[in-house]
Amino acid sequence: MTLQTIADRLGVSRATVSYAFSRPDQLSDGLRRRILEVADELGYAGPNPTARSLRLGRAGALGLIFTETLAYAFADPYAIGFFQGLATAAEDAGVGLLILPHGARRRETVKDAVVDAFCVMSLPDGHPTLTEVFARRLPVVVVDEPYVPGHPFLGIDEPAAGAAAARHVIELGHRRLGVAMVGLNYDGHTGWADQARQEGSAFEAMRRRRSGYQQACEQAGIDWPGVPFYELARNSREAGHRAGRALLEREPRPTAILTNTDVLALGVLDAAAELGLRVPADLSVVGFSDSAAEKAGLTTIRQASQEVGEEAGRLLLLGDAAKPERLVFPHELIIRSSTAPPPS
Amino acid sequence: MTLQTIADRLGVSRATVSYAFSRPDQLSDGLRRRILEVADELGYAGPNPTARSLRLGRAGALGLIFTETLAYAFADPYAIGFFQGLATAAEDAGVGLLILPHGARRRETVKDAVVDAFCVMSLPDGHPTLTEVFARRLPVVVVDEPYVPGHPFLGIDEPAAGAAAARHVIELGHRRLGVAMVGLNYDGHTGWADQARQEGSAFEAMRRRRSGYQQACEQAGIDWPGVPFYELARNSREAGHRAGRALLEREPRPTAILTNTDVLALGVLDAAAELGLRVPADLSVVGFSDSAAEKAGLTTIRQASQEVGEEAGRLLLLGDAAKPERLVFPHELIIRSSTAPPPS
DNA sequence: GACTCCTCCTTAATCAATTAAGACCTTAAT
DNA sequence: ATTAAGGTCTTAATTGATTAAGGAGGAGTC
Repeated sequence: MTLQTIADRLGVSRATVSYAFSRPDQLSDGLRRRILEVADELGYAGPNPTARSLRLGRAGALGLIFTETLAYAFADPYAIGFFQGLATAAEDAGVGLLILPHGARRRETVKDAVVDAFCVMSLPDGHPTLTEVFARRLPVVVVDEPYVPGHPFLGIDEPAAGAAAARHVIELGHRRLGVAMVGLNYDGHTGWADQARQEGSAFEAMRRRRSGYQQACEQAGIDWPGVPFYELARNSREAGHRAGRALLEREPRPTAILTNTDVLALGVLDAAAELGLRVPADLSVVGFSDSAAEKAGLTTIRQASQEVGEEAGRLLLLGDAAKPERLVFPHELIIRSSTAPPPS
Repeated sequence: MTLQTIADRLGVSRATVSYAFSRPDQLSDGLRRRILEVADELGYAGPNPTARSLRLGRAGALGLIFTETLAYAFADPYAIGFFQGLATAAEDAGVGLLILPHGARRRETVKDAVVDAFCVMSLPDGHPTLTEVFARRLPVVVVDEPYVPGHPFLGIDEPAAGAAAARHVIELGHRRLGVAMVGLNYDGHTGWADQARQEGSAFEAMRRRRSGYQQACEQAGIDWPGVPFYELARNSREAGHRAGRALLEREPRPTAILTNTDVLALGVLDAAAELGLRVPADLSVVGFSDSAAEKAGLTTIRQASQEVGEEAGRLLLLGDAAKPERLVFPHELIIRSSTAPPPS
């Protein structure tokens, strides 16, 4: 059932039928009505979108590539915020959002994606999917990581944001810090991470965020290698709880814990409560992203996930127009009630 | 830059180049290597996916149509669970998931979506988007609402689930119930809903869920029109809080409140705490979906959102094979610590 | 009457691939 | 030497649309 079917039925040309659907001004009203009538009668579904896409040279969709499986992506409030922003931009432009799986199994999805542009979020350095995305020679923006010179990048100043979090507790007087981070590596490791693991992370944003912690500590004369560092494989409250237990059972007990995500920080709060520690009197906790921090009164670094998403969408929908290469979004230390000077 | 460009460069036919990419066995190794080399050299991005789609007659994507704007959809844990399930199914099949906006502005997105099938979730009765979806004559499954005879439908037995929730508190001895529901209408109304508004809802699933409440009440001899019924326009904890305040400030005060979603129930708990009411000693609260209930110890009706998503994906990827018309998923009353016999 | 100008429709090129069928050239078998 | 079989590549039809350019006919103007 194509345009031709209807054209044949009415004894007109295929072009005429096409005009009936897409350019009413090119046709007499009577004929147009008759064409639409016959189309309806025959159950014609309208011009084939794939064929239109081919002819018009536009797909009407943005491709989105997330870290890991989608299931994990949607467990993270920060990712959801970003996604909402991107969806808003797509909605405004009337284009769809094609969510692409990119597991190990199916490599063809990137190659076969009918999209006008790609948005890539949080891929490890040198991930093969990134190569495939660039091979498509479509507009691409990368969010958070990895930064690829020559391609638009959106994200915050990670070292500065990390340093701001660390400096905050240091300035409150803390000297015994602990760190819990997720998303450094993807070997599923949960436990203490030595310097090599920390610096060898394939995830640029997290690596840089961590380097901000380190820098602030070193500037304050705190021995960084002596700061206990717990690594998590999953971003969940339970994971945070586990890290919290591990860190808080050490001797001497840290008086401040820095975390990588708000969700993790909530888990640390759970662990503190379990051990009978009062926050912030006995322990200070800092989250990250301000995605799930407000209700719990968590001190955190706010980053505007929705705006990043919207801006990413806007840039992609610009087509081939010149794009800024690095768009650094602001971050902000939000001080709530989970941080205070250390116990004396 | 097409297959032809490369063919011309090498003096071979376009077909040969196509085979080099998609059917290596049809070509000598040497020529194939040369072709891929030249393609690489020229920066050819690989066979155009749109053209492939057209020729092969498959889009490699599933279209997903949600209620309202995406921003709201992703604020609802139940919707996210469903989405994860659908994404898993798509991932397994190596197809993408095309999220379609369907605001008032852009009607073309459904018509223009390059997809093999549609999944529609929670649309009000007679929504124009539904007509457009069916006009595409592609496989469609509808989730939750509205049930359209002749098309596959996935969801729970809403009246039974609603009745189970109501019967639970009734059997505990409660006689003074209150109800808070979201998603009945889309006129933005927040406030008391009379019988006409309740029954006139355009959202079939919610209408039927409510009818389950009513039926259980009537069976127990409780005067349904006398049950205070508060309607919300948005599914948020704040909305639930507002409904909770309204319901709990009535005289006589209800001893049990039934809600439409877990998120709403959490808000009711907030309101109860504010008023100094102990749950479950002074007040029983029942949620719905078991999407955000566990942490708060909420009694709720569990429905398997992820499985529904996976099953929806599986059905859609079946192609034109025969599909069951109505797939009713189980629901289960999960009793936690938010319900107990009423105060004596 | 000749000219121009519209309106309405058709012709045909184009978008970028896939693939069955056929042509041509080597080998191998009889 | 002839035939069959295989391997390798080409031909050409096909997928389903869009749209610039052109032609036919009627209306309006001088």
